[in-house]
Amino acid sequence: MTEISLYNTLAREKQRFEPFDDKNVRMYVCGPTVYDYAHIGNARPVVVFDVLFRLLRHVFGEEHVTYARNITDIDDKIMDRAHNEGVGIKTISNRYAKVYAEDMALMGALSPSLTPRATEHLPEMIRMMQKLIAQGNAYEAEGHVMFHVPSMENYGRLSRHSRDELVAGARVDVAPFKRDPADFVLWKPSSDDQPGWGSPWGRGRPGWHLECSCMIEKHLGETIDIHAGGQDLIFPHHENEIAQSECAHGSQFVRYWMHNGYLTVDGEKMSKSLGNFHTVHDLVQDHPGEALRLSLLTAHYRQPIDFSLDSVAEQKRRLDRWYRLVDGVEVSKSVPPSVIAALADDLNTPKALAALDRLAHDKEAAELKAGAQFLGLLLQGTSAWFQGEAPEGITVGEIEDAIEARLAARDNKDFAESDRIRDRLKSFGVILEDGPSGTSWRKADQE
RNA sequence: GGCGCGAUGGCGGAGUGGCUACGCAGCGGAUUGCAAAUCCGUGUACACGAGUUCGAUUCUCGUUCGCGCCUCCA
Repeated sequence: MTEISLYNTLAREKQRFEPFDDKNVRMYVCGPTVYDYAHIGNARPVVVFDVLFRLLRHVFGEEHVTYARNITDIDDKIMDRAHNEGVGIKTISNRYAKVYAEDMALMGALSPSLTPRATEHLPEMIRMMQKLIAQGNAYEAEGHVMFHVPSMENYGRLSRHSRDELVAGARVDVAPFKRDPADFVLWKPSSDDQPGWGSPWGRGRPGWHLECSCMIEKHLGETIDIHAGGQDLIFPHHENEIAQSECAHGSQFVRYWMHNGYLTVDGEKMSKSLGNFHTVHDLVQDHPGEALRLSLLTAHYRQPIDFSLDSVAEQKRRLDRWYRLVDGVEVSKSVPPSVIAALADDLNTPKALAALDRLAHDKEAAELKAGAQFLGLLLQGTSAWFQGEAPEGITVGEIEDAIEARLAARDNKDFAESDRIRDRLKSFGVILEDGPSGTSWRKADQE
């Protein structure tokens, strides 16, 4: 069996991956809060951990891997949006959850095995809070339920923050009802006009750390193999998940923690005011999902990555070359070992891509196709990739007629006419290529 | 202040104690009516300073610069 090694944030080192039960490998990735379109940075963990999902299924068998990615459908940002639009939170969360699923599919991500929603797990959350209160790990205060951080001996293991350091920082919000400045919210009260659920502590709603602990407990169990997300989630989100789950269960929560690096755009943090804010929804209008996916895989997942439209265009050209090579080729039955080996080494996607380039260079088209498809690439037919739908202002029939007319002109050595036709097609964004088997056309690249 | 990450050729980006990464772009050539595509060829790269070593881009220490997190955030 292929040996997988993964960098475990908890240990701060690469470790051999040994699942708790190799017939039931369990992974969980923190999913979106559905209050708006996902941006390209949100897509990074989706794509890189999709590659992990594929690798685990390859090594352990599809039926032995369960991947859960949640939908956070209760949150103050969703409430704000719903309030502004004068609709219920379900309208907002359903709308953006649907778009999210569509956009991530266009990015080539497989659907997770499970996509649990926070609002469907209120009973589990209440039960976990009751247990934590009974054990002295949590307490009620003014309609809130707070987790009491000093009640957990080794709080801060993942982020390597000590409680003292946290308290020393002036940015800790010290609400008067907190017993300790580091305590965090499990449950907070809702006013009459806010969404809320009944609980032993009054009508309210959950804090955002609790849902992940409860959904994991319900769908994957008390101990799971892999929990992943963006680096920014290490603290406080994942730290607090550990606190909740390990105190509630008295057992190890997660065996391997994985965190992807941040994404910048044109060297700067993405922001609407800088004009470098890219939603996936917008990007997939103008760029092939595979080129977007590939550009996210060019860097190792733990490294920071700088996203730009130039890099998307560059990866589009790389895919062009591969697509030309695999035209009409039947995919190999087995995934190239060089690709698997690279991915098994802590998801080294740049190395896997180099292996694909090697196969392309060696004209191993069937192998290239198998390796690329394993990574969620080269999934279309070659003509669909290059032509897609006809460009604006011209039909496929007209393009084909023009190609015929140009061939006739060339046969007559009327190159002026031939070039005129080619230039005219070019003005519609249609590029001609004269190959040994005749003339073919493709759409010009963006920009 | 605390915790952590990084600095590789024009650009992107792996990796290694001594041996070509790879891709994109560029340049030269083949091919082509001309192009495009393709093929061949083409790069005194590893922030700086010490140290360890027969040998360091790779290990150690320091310096400089950049970045992330420290209860909204993938």
